[in-house]
Amino acid sequence: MERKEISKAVISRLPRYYRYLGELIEEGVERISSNELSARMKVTASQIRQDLNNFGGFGQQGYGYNVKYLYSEIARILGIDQQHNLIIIGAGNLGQAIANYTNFERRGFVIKGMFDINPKLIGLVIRGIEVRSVDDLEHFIRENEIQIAALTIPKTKAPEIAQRLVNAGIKAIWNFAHTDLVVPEGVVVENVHLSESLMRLSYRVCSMYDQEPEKIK
Amino acid sequence: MERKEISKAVISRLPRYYRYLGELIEEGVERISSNELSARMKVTASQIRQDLNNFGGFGQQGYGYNVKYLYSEIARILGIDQQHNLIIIGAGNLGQAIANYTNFERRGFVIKGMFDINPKLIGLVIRGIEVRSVDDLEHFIRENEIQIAALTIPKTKAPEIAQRLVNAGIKAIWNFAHTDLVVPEGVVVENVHLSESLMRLSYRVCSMYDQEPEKIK
DNA sequence: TAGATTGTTAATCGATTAACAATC
DNA sequence: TAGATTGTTAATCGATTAACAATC
Repeated sequence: MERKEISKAVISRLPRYYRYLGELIEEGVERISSNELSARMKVTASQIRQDLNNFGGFGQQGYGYNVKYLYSEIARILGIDQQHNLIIIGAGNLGQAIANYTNFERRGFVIKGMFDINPKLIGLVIRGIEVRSVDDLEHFIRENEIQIAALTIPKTKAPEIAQRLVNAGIKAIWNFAHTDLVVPEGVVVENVHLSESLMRLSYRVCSMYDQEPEKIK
Repeated sequence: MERKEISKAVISRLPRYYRYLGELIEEGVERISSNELSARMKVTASQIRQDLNNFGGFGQQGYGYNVKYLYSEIARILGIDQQHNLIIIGAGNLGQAIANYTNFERRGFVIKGMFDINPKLIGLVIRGIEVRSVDDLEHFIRENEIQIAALTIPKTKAPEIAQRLVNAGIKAIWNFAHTDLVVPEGVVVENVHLSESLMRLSYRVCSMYDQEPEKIK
């Protein structure tokens, strides 16, 4: 696998391609051209071809792309053909929501355990996943070959836990805490900042009604 | 307010500026230069000045930016100085997580109600917010001047509910369902696709370990 | 073979960074 | 006034789109 300098913009589009290809498979579509896919996804055909060609030639001139093949290739590129062991730190509503989302498991993300500091939550079992004390964190990570930790705890606790995760050898943190984590090179942080998403939404609502009153019917 | 053609990239950075400015206020910092802020946020000072100047000159030569003033101006730009009435559709874990997150209310987002089709959940009260039947959706939106709907339901139900929301006059949908909603111009959709976020994380983990084994200690 | 559609190069567009005059 | 730092223009960089030769 010769992955070199693929831009962030390209990567962030891959999961969406993957989703549309999955839908096409469900519909029984065997092949698709960049033009047809472009019409469905509302992106340019040129972009689709450019994006895919970062990783190799998956299509065939005069034919288009084989849907199943492209689907499996994107899965491989994204690394979701492999199993990733995951833990959730913070067993509140958000942590439980993630634990209950079975689709992750279909993509190779296996939730091995949950952690909390609240004694009322420790011992709870959600979809077969036990909530443990954060005291057991390091031991559990090493014993179960955990690669990814979802961090669904308040921002005040996040930096300390992040440091412990890094020390225990975690490879990636899926960060839902409203703060920027500082981690060494080689550790991946993927942020999901819900409050920032909601503010962007707010901006777009307000700017629409400020700026272009004529556009609203 | 003369908002013209501000790029999406700029908008998506505003909430982060806002967060850092909030932290500076808490620390008692009164003024800050683009250079100091740049060091904290790990972005270029040039970008900070360019971004802010899209909305007007908030700084002062030789002085920098007044933290409190800039904070309040960004709040105004984002529209979080105003109240936004919000409902949550889908009272599962994710919907409850949002309902329980009190910080949204501090930013002007007031959760007026929750909706579900599950009879076991209807009638439940979460942080003072009642879960209602989806049958009451349209009536409730009109009676309570609801602008924003958070959609935390499975993707199969999402398009139908989105259509009802649009018909009822909603201005924005905060979409957590794993599908792209089709709405008329004038209605804002802000997507939070958790599974796509997790795939991006997966890519970054895999590419790091494929590509640059020498970088890992 | 003729038609279709990719892979890929070139052109355009937009966003980021650098530089510096304006000015507090 | 001198020093600092913005606001803004110009230069660079990167990403998207267009075009078309290669080829199935």
